[in-house]
Amino acid sequence: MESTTSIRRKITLNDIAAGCGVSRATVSLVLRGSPLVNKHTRARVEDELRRQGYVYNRAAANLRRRTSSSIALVLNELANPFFAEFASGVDETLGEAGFVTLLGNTGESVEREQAVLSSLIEHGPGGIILSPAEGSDARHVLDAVGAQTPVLLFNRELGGSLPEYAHWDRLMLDNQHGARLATLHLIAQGHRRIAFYGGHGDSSSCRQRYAGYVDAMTAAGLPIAAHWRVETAPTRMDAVRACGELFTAQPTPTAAVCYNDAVALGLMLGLNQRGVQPGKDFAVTGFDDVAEAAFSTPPLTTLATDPRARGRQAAQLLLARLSKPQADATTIVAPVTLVVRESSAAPRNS
Amino acid sequence: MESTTSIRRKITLNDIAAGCGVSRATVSLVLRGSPLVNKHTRARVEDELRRQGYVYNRAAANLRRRTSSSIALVLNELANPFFAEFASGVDETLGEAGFVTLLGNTGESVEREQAVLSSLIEHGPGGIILSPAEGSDARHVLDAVGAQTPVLLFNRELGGSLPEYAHWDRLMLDNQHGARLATLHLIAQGHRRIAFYGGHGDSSSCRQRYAGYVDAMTAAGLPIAAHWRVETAPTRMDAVRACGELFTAQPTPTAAVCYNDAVALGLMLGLNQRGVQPGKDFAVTGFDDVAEAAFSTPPLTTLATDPRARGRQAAQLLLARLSKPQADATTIVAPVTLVVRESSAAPRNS
DNA sequence: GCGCTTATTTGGAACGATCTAAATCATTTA
DNA sequence: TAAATGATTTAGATCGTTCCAAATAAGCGC
Repeated sequence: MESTTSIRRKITLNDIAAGCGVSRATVSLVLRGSPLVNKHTRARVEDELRRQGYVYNRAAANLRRRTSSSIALVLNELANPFFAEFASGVDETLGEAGFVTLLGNTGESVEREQAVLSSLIEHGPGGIILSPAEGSDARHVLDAVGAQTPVLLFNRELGGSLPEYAHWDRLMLDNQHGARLATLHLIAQGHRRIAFYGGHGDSSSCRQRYAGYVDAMTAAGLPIAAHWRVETAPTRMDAVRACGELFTAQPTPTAAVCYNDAVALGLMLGLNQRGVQPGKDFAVTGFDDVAEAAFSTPPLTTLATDPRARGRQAAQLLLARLSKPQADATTIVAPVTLVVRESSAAPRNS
Repeated sequence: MESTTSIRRKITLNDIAAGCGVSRATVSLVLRGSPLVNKHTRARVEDELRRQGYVYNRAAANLRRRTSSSIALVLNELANPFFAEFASGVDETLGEAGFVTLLGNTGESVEREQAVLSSLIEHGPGGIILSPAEGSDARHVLDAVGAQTPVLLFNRELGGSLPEYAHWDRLMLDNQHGARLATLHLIAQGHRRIAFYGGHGDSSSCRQRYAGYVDAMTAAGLPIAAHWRVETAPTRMDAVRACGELFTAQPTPTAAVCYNDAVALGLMLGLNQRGVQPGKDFAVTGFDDVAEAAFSTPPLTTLATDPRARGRQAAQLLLARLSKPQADATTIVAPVTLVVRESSAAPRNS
């Protein structure tokens, strides 16, 4: 089966110009829809563009214009549905604005984050949306991206502090308030011995959520036992494993505020394995409201964050920054709303 | 709070060259690690690179060299965990090979697919990994991407047929065989009246899975009632809604092979709502083995596809194509494996 | 038919890298 | 010491676009 397909050169402005007896500059004007060019010439050029199957070379244009038409999106865990939704929100808004998304996934590794950022920055993105890996700090990020490219931090703070760091925009979730809401809800349900389950202390979002929990407990005059704080990786798997730790000492809790939905779902599974019925014998709340939360057994009480909307918002914030590079840095704390389902019923003996 | 930060120009090869009294060409050689340049000059240049904080402009290099260092990844539904995992596999392998991923999400819309492809192609990706939207056809895709850029089709076939289309590589799942395995498993469990639940007839993967189901039923000499084929959108939500349709006529099925996990999870929910216990009164199988499948109640029998590994494989196939543009088109059908869990127990009365 | 204004078109230098072929420098060899 | 060899370095064109300033064409009043 022999193919006679010749390897066609790429069609450039010169080819079009030559093809319809006009200058390269004129074709360029047509492409950009300039009102300067004569209606008749425009038509001729447009025909020729179609005829030769021209495709615009945005890289060349960007080089000349010293602009960028891409934004880097660097996530600590793309495979997590929360971030997948976030990413699709980002891509949607960027696409509408004529930008393209450069994707980078770090898998919670600080080294990979550094490598990914250095690689992406060479492609000259107009800005970066970054959800940092656990333990990432400001100095590393700044070294990799330089001071020129605007950064929007999502979801987590960076460790360390630098003067430049203060100039970065942030979009955070209202972690502290959310955890407080969840805790207050459990208290209102009649619970008194409430644990805080899952997550790592070196993630800023986890610390904030824990703080919200402590706030609510303290305000209600409730004591907190040391073994009610169980740390796990923020995954379902590890949450299943660590379930027993809640019951190693007296007094045992009757409810737990969980770091996020993955952990909460894992905890419920672990409880089931121990013969404890979540939602009946033990109340559980999550954080994120992933799609699965509404469908688990029992359905999970959690804090809705609307990751897709956050993605759109992050993109908008960064685009705003691009159009006003000198504006003051903004920090937005997105509200979260409590969604009450059946996993957070009143305690048995009340 | 006044800032004295001056808007620094970007540092270029010329700046480095001037900064250490050497020519632009030499600096370029240093950057690319050429053995031609003298050890001593190399050191001087490298110091200067660091000192000025130089960052490589890959776009300019690509323009001159007529190469590309990016690959476009266009997905029909990024928010679906299956594709999110796939994407992270793709990104991982591309990153290792020094490529960057240009992301595009079409949300199952053919128009958006067209728009996304046209936009991405202007950034000059070296190739495209495409999981087509439902109802997308070869003509549209070809119009958008042209004949120059290699395409790797993942997961679905395109409608229509064109000579060029035959030259595209494909990575498909073994849908037909997978559905056959699931059906045979249910038959082996003692089921005789088995439905095929969910998905749309205009998706090629759905047609293939249905064919596998028919194969197995026919081979076993089992009849198929018309109302045992229920079409739904491939989402949990719609699967819940349509559940009743399985029971509108006699004889009612005792089991269902579902189009995918989302549909299967939805069906189980719908069954619960009708007082039918999935895994006890009614057997269900899924397809994909999303993370959730192992944790649902009951855990879901399904076909594991390892989306992350598929992502890596897709990236490898496309990279192979880039290095051998003239090689024959390859079609790979990735195997799927049956994972038996508790949702597919034997029928009650057997 | 001439100057004038307004519309349209255009050549050539950028943008920041790489490539080619040729220049320069350092060493040997005759 | 001159020519030859090999090791380094470099000037200048180039990739495909946009910008600028200047050229050309067209329309108009007198």
